[in-house]
Amino acid sequence: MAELDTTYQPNKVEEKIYKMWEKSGYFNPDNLPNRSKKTFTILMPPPNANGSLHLGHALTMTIEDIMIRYQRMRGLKTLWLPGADHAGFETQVVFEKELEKKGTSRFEILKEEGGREKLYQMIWDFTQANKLRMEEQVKKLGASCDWSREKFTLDPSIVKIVYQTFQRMYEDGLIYRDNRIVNWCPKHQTALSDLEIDWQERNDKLYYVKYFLADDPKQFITVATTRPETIPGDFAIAVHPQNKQYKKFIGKLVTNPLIKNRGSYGDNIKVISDDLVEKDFGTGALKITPAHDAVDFEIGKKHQLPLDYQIIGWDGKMNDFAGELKGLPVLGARQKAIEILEKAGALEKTEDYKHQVSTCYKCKTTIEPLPRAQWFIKMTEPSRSGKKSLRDLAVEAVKSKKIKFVTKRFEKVFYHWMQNIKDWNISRQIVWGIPIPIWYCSKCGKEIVYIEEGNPQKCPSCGNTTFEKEKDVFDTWFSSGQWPYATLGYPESDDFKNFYPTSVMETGWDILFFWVARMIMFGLYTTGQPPFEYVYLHGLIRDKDRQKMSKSKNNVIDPLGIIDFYGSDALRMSLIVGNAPGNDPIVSEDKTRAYRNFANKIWNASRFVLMNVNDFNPNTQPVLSKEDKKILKDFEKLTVDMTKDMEKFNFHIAAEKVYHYFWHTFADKVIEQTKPRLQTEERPQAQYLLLTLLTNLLKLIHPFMPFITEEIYQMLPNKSKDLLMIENWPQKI
RNA sequence: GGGUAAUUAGCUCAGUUGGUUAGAGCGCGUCGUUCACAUCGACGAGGUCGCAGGUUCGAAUCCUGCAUUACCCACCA
Repeated sequence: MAELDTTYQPNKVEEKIYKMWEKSGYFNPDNLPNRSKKTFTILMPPPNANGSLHLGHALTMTIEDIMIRYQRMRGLKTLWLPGADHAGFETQVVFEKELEKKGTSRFEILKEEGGREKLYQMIWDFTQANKLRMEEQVKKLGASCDWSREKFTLDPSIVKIVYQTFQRMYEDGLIYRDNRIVNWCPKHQTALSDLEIDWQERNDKLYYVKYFLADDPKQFITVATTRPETIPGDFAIAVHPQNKQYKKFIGKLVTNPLIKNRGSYGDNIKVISDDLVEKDFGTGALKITPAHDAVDFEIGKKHQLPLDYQIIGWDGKMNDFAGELKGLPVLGARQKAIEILEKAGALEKTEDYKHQVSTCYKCKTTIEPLPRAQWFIKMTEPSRSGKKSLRDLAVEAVKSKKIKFVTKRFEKVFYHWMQNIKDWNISRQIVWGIPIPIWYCSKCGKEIVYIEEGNPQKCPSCGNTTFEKEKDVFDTWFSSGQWPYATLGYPESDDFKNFYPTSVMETGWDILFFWVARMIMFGLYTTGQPPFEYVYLHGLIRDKDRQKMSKSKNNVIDPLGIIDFYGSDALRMSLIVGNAPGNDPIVSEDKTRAYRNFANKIWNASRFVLMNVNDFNPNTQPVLSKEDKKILKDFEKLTVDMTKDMEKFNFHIAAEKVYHYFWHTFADKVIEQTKPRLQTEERPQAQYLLLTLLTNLLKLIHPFMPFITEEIYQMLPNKSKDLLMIENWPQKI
């Protein structure tokens, strides 16, 4: 045996070992020898191809690799399918920041000839470079995933399936286009889904504005508003039908205090009654600005008010219809509006007011609710073909335990969200994404779903042959929501037949609604089966101040830096031990150092064993003493315990147990007791004991610390497989 | 307004269905270098398990209430 370093040096080992694994082909389930028919499948949550991996990814990779390696050793046909996500809006935001640094913006590029295509290509190149780097990072973490099946959300095979789903849902009446108030980010100039807005508390003012009766300017009705700048877009004052105070005003006209000459829209506005108005808030009277508030839009629709009178532009500035406020940004317009109202004697009073304001979850710009035609998916209505609503399909699958949450509490969170779910806006006004496969007939305006190459030939409605393509792209979750069956090649491929439904969906709890819930709905709708059996949601890694790691907070820790210094195995262990599923762990370098020390302990204990078994014949089985048998019996108990923990997804407990056993039983006691015996005629017994325990400990530790265990396994005189990776998980010795 | 959790050693956290002296890492104290490992070993200090009740032979663990904290959801302008 060659001389071994007295300290373990992961840098010398990890890359070599990973290459060895890759070369073996065993990451691919088709190459695994002696498999049971049972499969175990995990789809790697595809990292966003817009940066590099952070510790959260490292946690994901570690947990999933533990499951995959464990099940592989249990003899299952294991598939771990890697991928990457184009991550539409998120990536565009990151890329726009890059452009900003260069002193330009997406709007500048879009102005150029062919700008849209150019910008798309730029972002494409950006993601491809990121994707390559991320793959290297995933490998450094030791992930035993099947690279031959890797997918990208923009792969033609994926897009094809995404389009087929769109078409199916459209024809089944679940997808529709509608003009309604959407969450508009004026900075990014796209609509966002309800999940992509962030509520922030603001200290604002509540302005009490008088609206005078048109035919009797001595009388007025007072309205409380936080947004006086939207008054030029008012088309009604609404009061609750049971509000006696205002009964006499209902049906009367009041003058708009901020605008004149709205042309055919008219300047006077009507007092109406609607039970959406709260009697006890403010003055009990609500100004109705249909184009700038979702509730107002609803009320406006009911009362046939103009819904399209927009006074704030897509850039967040007051437009030509805003009268004197024209050209001002919203906040400036608010000031100006107050001045005008005050001068006109229409401002009754001003109060301090604390409330929640919706902002863009990326840039924190205040969301401007604006009306726009968008594509939606129905969440709570049955489909035309009679399928239950997407919501009901999903809820029932969880209720009936077809899908089980490993961390029970997220099941409740899931139900709660599902109960309140609304239709999902899937259109985004950005470049980076999968185009919505819709064409509009340029003559009659009919929508045509066309999912083949090129464009439709003839309008089925009017026979016209020219069309305009929908410019919007899909919300990125529309494609990633179909990940389970799309990556497996629904509906024809063998992979789909073999590996769907998958076994475990393991991801962070922060994307329970964004991703997990949507995969459940899509999966059930499209395939009739749940996309996975278990949902395992891990926590979010926090820094010392309990803050979530993010690039904008500049508190991201690069896992590669840690790996270079302490080794991948040490990082993996430090992410697992003491971290109960679903809890948000706080990272600490101390912890990683502790498991680096453990790696070293494994190394040196193994070195001791290897140094003392040169003359041992692994084929003999010496007669063991009572004490020896007891030690083996105790070890067996460990394997049984650990197996139970692994089955229950309690990896943190299993890891701690084997850590404790290795250090404080195997190294501290067994090895120490063996030392004198190695000098006597009991040497073969001692050798047998040491080698047996070490071999089996390596197996138990392998899912957690794959590199060092594989490296040592390769030196064992009694190894029975070419790789530890495909050894059998110990049951009995 | 609704919901989900957390509260255990100086710090960061485990504690699986209630069961003997409540654990880990780091930190701290004393001692120890040839003999696998100083990225180590031996020994040790340190906790009324947030508070108050209850169930039980027995509670960190189950129930009720309270306090504090965190997060999520939500169209009161």
